[in-house]
Amino acid sequence: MTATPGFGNNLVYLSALIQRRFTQVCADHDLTNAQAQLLCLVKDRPHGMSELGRLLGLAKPGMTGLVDRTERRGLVQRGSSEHDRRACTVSSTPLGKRIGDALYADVAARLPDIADHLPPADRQLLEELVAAVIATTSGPCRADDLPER
Amino acid sequence: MTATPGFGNNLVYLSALIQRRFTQVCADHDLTNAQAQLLCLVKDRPHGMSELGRLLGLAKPGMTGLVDRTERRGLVQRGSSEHDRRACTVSSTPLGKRIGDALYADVAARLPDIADHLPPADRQLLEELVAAVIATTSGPCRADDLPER
DNA sequence: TATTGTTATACTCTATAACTATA
DNA sequence: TATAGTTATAGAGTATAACAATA
Repeated sequence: MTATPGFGNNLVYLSALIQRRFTQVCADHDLTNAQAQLLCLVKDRPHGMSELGRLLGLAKPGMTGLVDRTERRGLVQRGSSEHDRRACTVSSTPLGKRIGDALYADVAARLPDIADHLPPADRQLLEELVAAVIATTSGPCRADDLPER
Repeated sequence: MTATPGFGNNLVYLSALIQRRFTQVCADHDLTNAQAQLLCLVKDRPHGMSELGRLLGLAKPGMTGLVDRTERRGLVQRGSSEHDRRACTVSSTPLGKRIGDALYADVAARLPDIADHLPPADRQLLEELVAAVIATTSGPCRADDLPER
């Protein structure tokens, strides 16, 4: 039971606000949301395709397409795995690393805008609570892995 | 300046969590995210196309396509405006109203899951802060309307 | 046999440009 | 001329099914 009426729907609304702001920041770096999130994941170290699919909530064909498009733009590259010749890793190119770092910094600078109208104390609380929700929630995963109703 | 390091990127991460949970709830009602949001807007009263585009952050051709697809499924219908023969209104069909109401209730019931791991007092605070952010933020709008960097 | 990733296919979503009809 | 909405076109994202190569 939730005390605040409409909390669930408020979350969806809040998510739309964040998403729209994020899309705008991505566009300023000439990135789509999906390519931006991929880049942020691989900019510091390579990841396997399956791992990325799990983190991004994408099935295998979705990952293939996303990496295809991002690789075509010269931002990431596929490499072969050490121990499994079926697998491949995705890492950032120098250009991708630069753009990924710039995007990450810009997100940190501009996304907090959405809480600008809160009093400082409330905003501080919100920052802590958001961090707590993220910390206590198992990371993004396939929709299939989330609990049923 | 933000006190909590990574607040901006935490917001993007939180948004992804919410979005994924919402997509799952929509899918259980056989709706896409965009169709679900359209339905929730028109289920109680008709809206004009331009107004919907502004609320959903969609340009005119995007609205035409979304309403086309949703109308094809029998969930909404176009009507003609009283005073302007260029304009049209979008309202829900009885089926669309039923599905929209059910979706809305299900979102209210299931989205709060993401805060389940918070202590009750923190969760209550989060509910209030989310409501405050939404209340103080001008509603969803075209990305063009958001402040530049 | 099971798993990794790709290909094929289809549909939704979103953007821009050009257009029609009305104001 | 300006506005409401549509059509045309294109690319991105996401899903399922079938497949190839490797484990």
